[in-house]
Amino acid sequence: MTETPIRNMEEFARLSGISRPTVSKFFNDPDSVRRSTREKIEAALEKYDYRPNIYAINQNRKLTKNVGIVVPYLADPFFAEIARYIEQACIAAGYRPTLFSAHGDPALEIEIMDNLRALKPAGVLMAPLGRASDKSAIEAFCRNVPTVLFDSNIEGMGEAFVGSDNASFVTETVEYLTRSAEPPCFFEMKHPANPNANKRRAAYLAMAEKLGFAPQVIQIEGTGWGFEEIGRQGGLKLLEENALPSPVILCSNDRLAIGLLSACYERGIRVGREPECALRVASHDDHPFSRFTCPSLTTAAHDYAAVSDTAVESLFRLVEGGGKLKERSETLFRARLIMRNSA
Amino acid sequence: MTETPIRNMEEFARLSGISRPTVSKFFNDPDSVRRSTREKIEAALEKYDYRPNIYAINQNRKLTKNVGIVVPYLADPFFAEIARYIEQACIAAGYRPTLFSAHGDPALEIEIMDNLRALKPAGVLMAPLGRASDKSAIEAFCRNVPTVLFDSNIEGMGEAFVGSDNASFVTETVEYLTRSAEPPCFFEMKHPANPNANKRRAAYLAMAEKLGFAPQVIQIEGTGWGFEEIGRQGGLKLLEENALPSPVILCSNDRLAIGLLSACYERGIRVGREPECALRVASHDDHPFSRFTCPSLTTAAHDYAAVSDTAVESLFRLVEGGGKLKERSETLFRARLIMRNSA
DNA sequence: TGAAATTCTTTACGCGCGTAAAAATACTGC
DNA sequence: GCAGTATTTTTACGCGCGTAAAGAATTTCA
Repeated sequence: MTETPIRNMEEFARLSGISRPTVSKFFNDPDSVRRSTREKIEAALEKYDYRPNIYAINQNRKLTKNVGIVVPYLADPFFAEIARYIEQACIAAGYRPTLFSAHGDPALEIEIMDNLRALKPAGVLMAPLGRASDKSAIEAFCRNVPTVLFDSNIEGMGEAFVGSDNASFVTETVEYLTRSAEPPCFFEMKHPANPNANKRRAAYLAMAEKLGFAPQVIQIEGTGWGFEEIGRQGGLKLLEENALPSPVILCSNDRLAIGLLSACYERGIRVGREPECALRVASHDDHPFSRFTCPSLTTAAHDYAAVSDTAVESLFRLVEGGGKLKERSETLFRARLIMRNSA
Repeated sequence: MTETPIRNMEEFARLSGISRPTVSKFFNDPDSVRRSTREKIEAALEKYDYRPNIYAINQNRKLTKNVGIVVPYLADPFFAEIARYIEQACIAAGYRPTLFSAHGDPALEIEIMDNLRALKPAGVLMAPLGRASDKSAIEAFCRNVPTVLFDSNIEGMGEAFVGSDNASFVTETVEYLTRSAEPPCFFEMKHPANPNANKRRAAYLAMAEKLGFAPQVIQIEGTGWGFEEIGRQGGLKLLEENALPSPVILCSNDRLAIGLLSACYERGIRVGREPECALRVASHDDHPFSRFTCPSLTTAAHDYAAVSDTAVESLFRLVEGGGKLKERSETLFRARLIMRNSA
């Protein structure tokens, strides 16, 4: 690795003894050149440390190798984790992922799409904010940029959706709670940020019907993405008013449950499976922190890896197919029950 | 907003009735053209929706408007939060931030620096992994790219460092614990990932000397960035062996404390200020989840906003000064004690 | 109103690379 | 050693924009 700063491909080509167009061909696909030339170039690469100018490349290719990853709220470790999986899958496929977070703000989500358009990405993997998203902005974006939605579905938008089967989450937990204790009530936000919440409520109601118990839905106030605080405040209020219809509570998601558990703790109410416990709490998502709550949280887990891998695969099929699929597909992965101590 | 896709600046210039070089000038600084021409261009902008090709721009400018933000571990909401602050500050200053996470992996950190070099950013804000970082790689990087380190300092690298005054964190907590209860022992990882941990230990030892108590440092096993799990395992082991030298525990950071609290809960050991509690636990960082632990965590808070704003300011001063400062500066912000229920 | 100072237009080149076409060269199997 | 094929070289253009220089137009202000 000599300390010779190389200006451009022309210069590098000369130093490696290969013509520039061939070197260009090499960088687009090392296997597209003869073995002997590839080796010459690779030898020069060892020696001189050169990388093609990414801006010149992207300007001239019709399609960049960029992939946008958009999540609604990166301060939620769930999204940080899934973004990590997706990032790795993109890199492995030879693409350059760039991560964006809307930070819970619809205006920022629109701005991200604007910036993304300028990046001319080969494709975008997007978990939209959901209820707060500007649907028409997303629709317009998806018409221009090959997009696969994940985690949170918006009917008809994007070329595909990959996420978790919300119904299966609720089926698992309700079934388990009913079997091991008694039918749960359902604890959720009155105006959930995310459409998954609605599917979960619907699944809860369906399970009540199927198992023959009277459903009890508790809808707490609060807006935004500070779910823990919302769950906590809602929990404190319920406990204060003694308004819990059942000692078994199923939270719509783990972050609400984390807040609820902290409220219970503060009020001195024990949660868990033991006889001396007044409440049982279960939830959905298998949030990275759910194993460290007090008590540890019984929950239904996403298949992070399957969702990420499938979303990325779908995107690359889409990209290689020219950006359009014959038909919008929806892929859902089932939940896995994680039994811990809270229920 | 007519549906006329505009190909390039030439075309847009013609449609707006202004010459291309002037339009170019406008996009570089709207105030550099006469008011009347600016208004013409802005009117055309309303009508035709055009944005200069970012790749062509970056290819031709010596300096891009890109800013890299590198954090060691994005699944830690602390870094997600600070990244959010920094992002906003960059956007406000007219730059284009891009977020990268090393995900706790030194190899990835190096790869990020490689990619960052290709992006030719105006500057980089970097919170290095710390102990695991390849120091020489970072040093080489900092020589080529104007870099401001934040959160985690590496002696002499980057043009400036902005972070928190670790000593003040420990001073605050030790002082408080000693005053309200008794001198704490110090709970940390034997091989901490981050150099801040060493500063905190040193400050603890100094405080012990100053206040005249015998320091007790507990160093638990475990490597990597899964601090909660490490804290939990360490806590379980300590409790099992009854090896706690003091009923007052000061954790090096909140994530360890979260793990420790979960261990205590699991073992039925009450933590808090009330007389019936066997332990008190305090910590440092004011992690976003620390208010939802059971009990809520008494901790010392970073001044997120000050750290982010100052880091960004430093970077822009650096960039505008041509990428070099006369002298490497270190700016530290004091901690603020957050009293909650755990101690 | 006129001259000086601004600002704009015109023209032209360069950035680093993708890519096409034709010619030259290197391999392959027989 | 040959024809036939695969690969490389040579040459050349284009991508969209930054930017420099010279002259034309506009504004400013005495």
